[in-house]
Amino acid sequence: MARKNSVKERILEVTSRLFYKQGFNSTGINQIINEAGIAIGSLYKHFPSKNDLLYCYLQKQEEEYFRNLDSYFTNETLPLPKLLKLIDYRIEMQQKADYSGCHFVKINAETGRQDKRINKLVLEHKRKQRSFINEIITEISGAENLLMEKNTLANTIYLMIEGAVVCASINGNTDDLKTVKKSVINLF
Amino acid sequence: MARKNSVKERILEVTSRLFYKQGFNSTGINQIINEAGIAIGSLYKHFPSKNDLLYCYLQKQEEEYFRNLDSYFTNETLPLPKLLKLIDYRIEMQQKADYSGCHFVKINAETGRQDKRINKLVLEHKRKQRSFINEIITEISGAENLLMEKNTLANTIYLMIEGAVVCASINGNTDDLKTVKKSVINLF
DNA sequence: GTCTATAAGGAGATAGAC
DNA sequence: GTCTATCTCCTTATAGAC
Repeated sequence: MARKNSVKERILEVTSRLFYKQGFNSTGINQIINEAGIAIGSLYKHFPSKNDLLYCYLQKQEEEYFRNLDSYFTNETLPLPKLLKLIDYRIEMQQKADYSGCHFVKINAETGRQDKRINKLVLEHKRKQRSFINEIITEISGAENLLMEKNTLANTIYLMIEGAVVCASINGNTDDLKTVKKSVINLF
Repeated sequence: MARKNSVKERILEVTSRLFYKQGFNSTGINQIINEAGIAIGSLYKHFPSKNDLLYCYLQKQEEEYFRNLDSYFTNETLPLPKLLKLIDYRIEMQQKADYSGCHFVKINAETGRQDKRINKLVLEHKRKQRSFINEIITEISGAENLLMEKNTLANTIYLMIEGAVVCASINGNTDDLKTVKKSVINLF
């Protein structure tokens, strides 16, 4: 029977939307199956527990984040334009309706470091984001003109973006991400 | 009857610890009254609902944050030492057992902008933190030597700290706050 | 895959006796 | 202030019929 979306995909889509919008603890199994239009038996067949659902949700976000980022980068080759493009990517994410910050930071705020399996996914996602910036900074030539060590510069930019995304989720606008763009330009 | 702590104070202390450690949604009324050693009637006499408890918890954190910050600042008069002292304050907070990030960011991650009364407290706290840095930067003399506008510089430093605190809560260490110190020194 | 029934427990909140 | 009882509702999860 040909279908647009499999049951499993539908579950994950609805789960992603609800976990993100309402939080993990505030989202119930019943709401998920109602909005996905599936039976509770089907849900537990695909995901043995609500925690498994959380795990798969984060895996999905991880995969989507870097897939979309890749397709967002077209022809930039120089470090500064690359960095600005990365910030634009975050601005564009923020401008989507109902965007309210990084999925991983939100889950971390709710579940902390209690569940090691979840915490590992969060740590890995953040490590990758940081490496992405580090690699761009490494490509800078004429490092003798820089204000600080390359590693410090990369972390500085990473932390600014991280802070700006948190502020965006609190304030509901992209003002701080635009400040980061200005700041990064001044740092070069 | 002379007592060290009033019932209301005890409720708020236990609530603060549990909301922070476990999250708002994961903490039940019953756990609060058990750990505080009080009766459920007493709780609802002082706090008509769990949301009132959340509101008072954040008010308490707001008050404590700036009171402790004031007592942390002793004789610094120059902008750079002041900024480094501010970062040291955050490092010291992070080094406390079970510190896991900013109370307000955590609550924001859980409740979002749904409850306007709560969101207002979060916004106000963050506005104050930002103003604190802005005022320090304003005192800088010889602004013509700065890399960027004072306002951009202040926001840059604020965002770095915000990002480093989020990372501290994820990674469980103060490495990024120390990077911020290095970075701030380089910016002057 | 669907449906319904149900277990077993926890949630927030209220009322009344002492 | 204490205690216990209770209401109503929701939670995750399981089982079985179709």
